[in-house]
Amino acid sequence: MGLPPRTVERLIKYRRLLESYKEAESMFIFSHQLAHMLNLTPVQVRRDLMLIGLSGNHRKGYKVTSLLKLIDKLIDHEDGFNVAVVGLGNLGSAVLRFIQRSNSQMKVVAAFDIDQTKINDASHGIPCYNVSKISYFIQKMKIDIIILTSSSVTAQEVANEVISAGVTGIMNFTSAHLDVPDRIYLKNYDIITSLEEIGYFIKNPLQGKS
Amino acid sequence: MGLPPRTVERLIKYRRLLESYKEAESMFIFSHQLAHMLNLTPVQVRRDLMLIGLSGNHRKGYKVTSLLKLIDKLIDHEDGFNVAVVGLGNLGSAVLRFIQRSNSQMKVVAAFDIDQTKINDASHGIPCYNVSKISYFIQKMKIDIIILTSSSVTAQEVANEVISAGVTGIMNFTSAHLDVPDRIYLKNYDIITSLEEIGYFIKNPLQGKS
DNA sequence: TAGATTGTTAATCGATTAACAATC
DNA sequence: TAGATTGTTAATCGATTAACAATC
Repeated sequence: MGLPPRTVERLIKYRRLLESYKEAESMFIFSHQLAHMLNLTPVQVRRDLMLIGLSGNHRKGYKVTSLLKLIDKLIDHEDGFNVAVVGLGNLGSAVLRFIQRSNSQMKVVAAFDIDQTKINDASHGIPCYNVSKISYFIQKMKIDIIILTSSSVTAQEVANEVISAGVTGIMNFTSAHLDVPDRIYLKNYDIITSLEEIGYFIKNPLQGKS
Repeated sequence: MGLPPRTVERLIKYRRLLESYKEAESMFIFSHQLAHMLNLTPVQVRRDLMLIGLSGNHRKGYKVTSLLKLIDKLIDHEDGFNVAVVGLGNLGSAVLRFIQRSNSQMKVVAAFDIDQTKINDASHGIPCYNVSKISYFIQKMKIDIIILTSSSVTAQEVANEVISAGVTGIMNFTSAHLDVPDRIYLKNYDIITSLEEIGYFIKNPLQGKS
């Protein structure tokens, strides 16, 4: 279909919000209600819903269950997504646990590290393999998305390897700039860079948001 | 001065990259070299440098030390930024350690939690206070930026409190949508939402990047 | 001078917002 | 019908890119 990235972002937010309201709230919702809850404009909401082909009722607004069903169909994958974490340090293992606790379609199926003590660590309920065997396990376990929390030094190397093994989605927590082909979806998630950005904008207010 | 957000992002990347090259590389760098290393276009680089008022040499390019000095002046705060983490769970404590290990201007000066066992935990080398006293400590310790890794349920409440205590920068790791005044710089860093976004784009390729 | 680069304006592109017709 | 809402096109805004003059 080809939805704009910002629309995809918002659809995910609509879903998260409405899932918790699903039972309690009325079955229908107006664009301005949804907009108000997420600090958006009603037009933005209507445009997004138009783009995914959902039509509302002029009297009652949009049917919540139809909206949720449609978003699920667009965003979710039938068998969920298989995720692996590379680098089982503090951050890697925290992110791993965080995903496991969430009730999303994201399944962490493996971790990788170079440290032998971590490789034997099964405390997360999933196996941790030696990163040298990453290509093999990506194919065997049909891993879709890699979360990089390894050292910045090896990040590009790991990225190259997982890409040639078939991974097309990477979430990069390292501060390394990764050079990847266009077809790969790369999300940079560098905490320090983001904090420095916040630093600039609190020093020089009146500017853009996240 | 008022730099565009994207320019600020890139300036931070230029700095990170050049800091490691500072000694080894020649003192001057061409826009196309910098661009190539970060998958940007030379024009983008030149435009950014123009915006910060750095002029280059037609023969040699830009002087690396001048560039770094200028970026430092724009991005850094004279005394660094004081950061506090709210919620010392796995994620909070991992993020805390991650920042401590980085060599940035960001100083984590305190943590906050509701759990009494964590409040006594000094294993991070910084005090952890009861979140009920957060306003007091924000003012006392001159905290500039709050990192929210607490439960989504209390996130808005905590945000309101830290904002009225004077904080103007928030990095939100929770999945809660936060409603904050315009003058507050809010960076949403919700891992699950981002993974779901990656999921959509690897299912439907040919689209936007991070 | 010829060639490579910087510096900057104009055109383009994507996303948001304004405006408003259509509908219940 | 009057009023509120949806649906959609046109205008605007911010950021990138194309184009090119100026310079060493």
